[in-house]
This record gives sequence, structure tokens and C-alpha cells, in this order.
Amino acid sequence: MGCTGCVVRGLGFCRAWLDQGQDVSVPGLPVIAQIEKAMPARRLVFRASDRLDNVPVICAGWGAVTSYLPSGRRQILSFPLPGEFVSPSLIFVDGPARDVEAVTQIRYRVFDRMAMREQITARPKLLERLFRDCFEEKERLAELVIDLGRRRAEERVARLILDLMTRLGRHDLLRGKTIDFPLRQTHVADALGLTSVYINQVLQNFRDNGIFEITDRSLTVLDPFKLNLVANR
Amino acid sequence: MGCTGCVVRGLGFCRAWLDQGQDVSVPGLPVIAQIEKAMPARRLVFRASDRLDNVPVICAGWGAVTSYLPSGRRQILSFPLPGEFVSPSLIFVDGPARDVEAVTQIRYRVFDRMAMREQITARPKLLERLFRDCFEEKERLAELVIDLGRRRAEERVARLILDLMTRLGRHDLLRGKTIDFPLRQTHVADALGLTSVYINQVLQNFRDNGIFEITDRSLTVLDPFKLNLVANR
DNA sequence: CGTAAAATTGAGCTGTCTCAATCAATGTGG
DNA sequence: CCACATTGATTGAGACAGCTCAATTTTACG
Repeated sequence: MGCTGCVVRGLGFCRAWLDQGQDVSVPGLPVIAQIEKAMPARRLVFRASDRLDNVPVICAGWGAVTSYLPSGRRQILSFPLPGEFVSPSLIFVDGPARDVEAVTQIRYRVFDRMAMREQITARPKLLERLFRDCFEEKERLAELVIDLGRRRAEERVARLILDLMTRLGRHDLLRGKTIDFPLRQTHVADALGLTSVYINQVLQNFRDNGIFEITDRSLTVLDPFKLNLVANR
Repeated sequence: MGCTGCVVRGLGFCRAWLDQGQDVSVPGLPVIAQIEKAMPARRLVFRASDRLDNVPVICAGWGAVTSYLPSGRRQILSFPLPGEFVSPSLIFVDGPARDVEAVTQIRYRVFDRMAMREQITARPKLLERLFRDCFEEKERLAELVIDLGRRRAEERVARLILDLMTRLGRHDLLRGKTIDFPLRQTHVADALGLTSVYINQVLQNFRDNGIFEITDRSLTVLDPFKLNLVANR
């Protein structure tokens, strides 16, 4: 079924492109849209050390942008979802990259940065949209700082769930009140600055309180109201 | 003495501008560089709620970009230093702003966003530079996430000091191994997701171990090697 | 000079961690 | 299709980094 559906359904850039009657996976833009690649779950997709001249987009599956400390501790900075750039700001700057891991099996596609920039700067609306995507990427990090700095474990978890749901919603990946949830407890822990042992306990509390539960790699929200309450405590 | 010296000495945008023989505070750009304003220490400079159509630059003094939770907890996201934008990405997007507080007495200047964008997009080098500033802003937040998520109090403090020193260094605000250090212990605490009581203890440890000490609103590094060691533990 | 803000100290407390063991699930090769 | 190997989830007990509360002293400022 290829990547088309996903990318076209995607947010920001991809959607804006579509708005203009363009389709990234359509002939006419062969220069910038390269062949779809795949990567099995749990593998490293990009290494922070290799400098990329291209901009990766996730077609299917979940990724994780990570950073490892010398001591082995891991911090996850973001989860790129299907239809999203791994990092929109890579379009404008070839800054120091980060490790990107595949949470699930992944299909992705890379765009040549320079070609992309040319095409984009010619279209003010697209450019504007990309700026906003970059801004949003930054804002998401700022919110994460606030979470890690000043919120307790329950709040962090609740907010992560809500964030994932709104992003999946944009891409039409909500199934009522449930979503695919491929994250392992260690992913949640490393994203929220906690340990998986503790996350386990927190998740059980959520289940016991009838707020949400995770079964069979998918998450369903049982009480959206309570969930919001916890998230904004 | 006005703002000129500071802004012109500034990083990124300001410096790039200077490279092209321009000076923001010089006649010829009266359109975009507005009058210098001042604000006493500890006051709120901008409120997150007021939507700005302009881009503020700090001329003198230290600021703090903050976020308050309903419960009153505060998280500091960054300390804009003299010569820096409060947030470079405000040039491109008028996103949701944040509270900005004055750590010390502050002098600042605001630029009309649209006028600025016009002038900038006409100069590819400047534009490139600004992209890099935005990227750096984002990277700094990412590093802060890693700090708060996966590093202990001592490491966080050491890294904050080093970050401030390199940034002040760019603007020629180092006096050998000492810098002005107007931050209160509560600022450090709220920037690093800790409490001031605990920060107090950590700072004493640093002093007792001859790594650095803070006296009289200025900080001097006694043992740069050890400081680096702690920062990269 | 008086008042408000900041630093310091101490004692006790708790959210979260570490270590370690067990159990369940998932994947793999033969 | 089974047996083993790997990865992930769960549980328990003890430990500690960092917190809260509260009082006291020092510093800054109008």
C-alpha cells in the first residue's frame, strides 16, 4: 500500500503541500521524494553522528528521538508519528542531529534538503506552515521541560497520552477513544524522566481508577474528564 | 550610554547585521528599531497573554522566560542575556508567547516583526543566521530536557553555569574566570526543576570543593577542569 | 533606617529509584 | 509447531535524592 496515504494524510508540510494540489509521492517531484525505506522495530534508524543532507518523514510506525548519556541513561526527546517529520527544523538547518530509534517497525522517506528548500521558499504559504511546525516542535520541548521540571509522574503520563492523542487525531489515527499504543513502559519512562518500574505502578493506578488502560498494544481512554483533570493538576 | 553597544555586540542576528555594516541603533533603520525601554528588576516585562507583533531584544540586564502552573509552581525556560533575542523564533511566528520577567533591571528594544522579516528575507546570509539561532534555541531546550530528565542536581547546576559562561563569552562579557551572576537561588532552582533550599546546599558543595563560588552577585570559577568533569558526569 | 527579599540551617518526610527476582509475551530457528 | 531465547511486565523491599516546613540570619533597597 506504500507510503502515499500516510504522507498525504500527514500534518503541516505534507498537508499544506496537498492543499496546493501537490502530492509528495506523485511523479513531478521525483527529485526530492526519495524511495521509501524500512527499518525493523527497536533498530537505530539514524545515528546522531552521521550528518544528513536530507529530511526524513515517517510514513508508518512510531519513532523515538533519543539521547544517551555516557553513563548509559537515555532520554527520549520526541516520538515522531506517522505522517510527521522526524524534526521539521532539519529543513532549515543541518545542525547536530540526534539518534533516532524505531519504536515499531518503520517506513520512512527522505527528502533532499536543498531541493526541498528551493521548492518551499517559492511558496510563502508553505514556508509559513513550516515555520509553524518548527515552532511547534520547540513548544513541545518547552512543555516537556515544564513537565520534567515541575510536574509529578501522574501528570506527566496523562499529558503524554493527551499529546499523542491530539497528534494522532490530526492524522486521522484515532479509533474512537482508543489508539494504537506501541510504546513499551521503558519508552514512557525514558520520555518522562522516570524509571520503568515506577511507570508500571503509575499505569496501574490509572487503570485501577478507570481513567485509561493499555491492552494488547493499544490504549483506550475510559474517563476523558478525569484524564484531563490529572493532566492539568 | 544607551543600548547601542550591547545590541551591536550581540550574537547571531545582531552580529550578522553588523557584519554587513549595519547597526540596528543607527539612523537608516528607524522603522524597525524602536525606542529603548526599561524595566526594574523582578517585574513582569511581557505577559504570555498579550500577543506581540514585535520582537524584543535585550540590551542590558538578564531576563527569564517563565511558565507558571495553576498550583503556583514556576519553571524557567531560558535566561535571555544582554544582546540576545528573548526568543529568536518570534521573528518568524507569532506563536503563543510566554511570561518574561526581569531578573535584574533591564533595558530592551522591540522590532516590528513584519518590517524585520522583510529586511531579513532580502539577505540570505542573515536569514541563514537566524535559522541557526532558532535551531540553537530549540537545542538548548532539548538539552534542558535531558538535564531535567536524566541528570542529578550537581550536573544540572554545573551545566547551567557553563552554558551561561559560553553565552556571555560570545558577547564579551567574561571577566577572566568570573562573570556577573545576578540570578537568585530561586532562579537557579526554578530553571533546573529543583528547590531553592536544595540549590543552596548544592552551591555550598561547589564552593567547599573549590569548584566555583558566588560572591557579591558575581561568580568565579576556581577549577574549570573539575567543573567540566561534573557537568559531563 | 526600616522593611522586604534572599540566604542559610535543621529536622523530618516522600516520590521516585535501585536491585533483584519472577512471570508473561514475543520472536526465532530447527 | 515446539523449545529456547530475548524482551517486557510485574512485584517487593529497602534506599536516597531532593522536598516541605519553619525558623533565623543576612542582604538589598526605597
